[in-house]
Amino acid sequence: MGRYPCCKVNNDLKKGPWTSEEDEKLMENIQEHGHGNWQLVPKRAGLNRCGKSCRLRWTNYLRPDVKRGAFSIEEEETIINLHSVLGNKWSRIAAHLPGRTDNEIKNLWNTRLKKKLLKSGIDPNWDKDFHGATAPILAESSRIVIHDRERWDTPAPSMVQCTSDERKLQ
DNA sequence: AAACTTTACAACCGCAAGTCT
DNA sequence: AAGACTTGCGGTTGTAAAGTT
Repeated sequence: MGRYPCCKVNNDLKKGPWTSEEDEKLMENIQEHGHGNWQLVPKRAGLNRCGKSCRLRWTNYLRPDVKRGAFSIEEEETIINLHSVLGNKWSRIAAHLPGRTDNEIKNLWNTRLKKKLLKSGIDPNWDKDFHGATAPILAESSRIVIHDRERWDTPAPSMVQCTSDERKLQ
């Protein structure tokens, strides 16, 4: 399988934060032509960026349906539950949260939710050790019914991580 | 007020899988 | 069938902003 070469091959391509002019060019171009082939997007838009960088900027920031701003408690609870079922499948978790991107959710998890769970006495890395066994515990604690039970096939071992009070999320 | 630390988030990198020729 | 190319994903990093000493 081939690797995605653009950034490596052409070292002249710009990296780092996007300027408002670049955003504008990318927005205008995609709204006019659609993205189609991402390799062509920067050329067409007159941007000195690789296609990968353009795609990321569009999907995580510029897309009109991206919801900006803080996550609600409900959204956080949904993420915690979905993560207990799906693990680090950020794109699949994002699919359940309209307007939220996988990158945003991943960031939220790594910076805040993980610590929140640890504080509550729950190991956020449960899936590495227990193959999904904590899913019902987490689901119970945040009061959200999860219909996607694909990871729950494994029978739960007898495992009590903490009391129900400790389990309550902040 | 300055220096240092922590937090939050945008963006990059490498890999794997899908598609095309 | 095989290799080249493209896309999407997840891990990680860089850094600005906020908080603390």
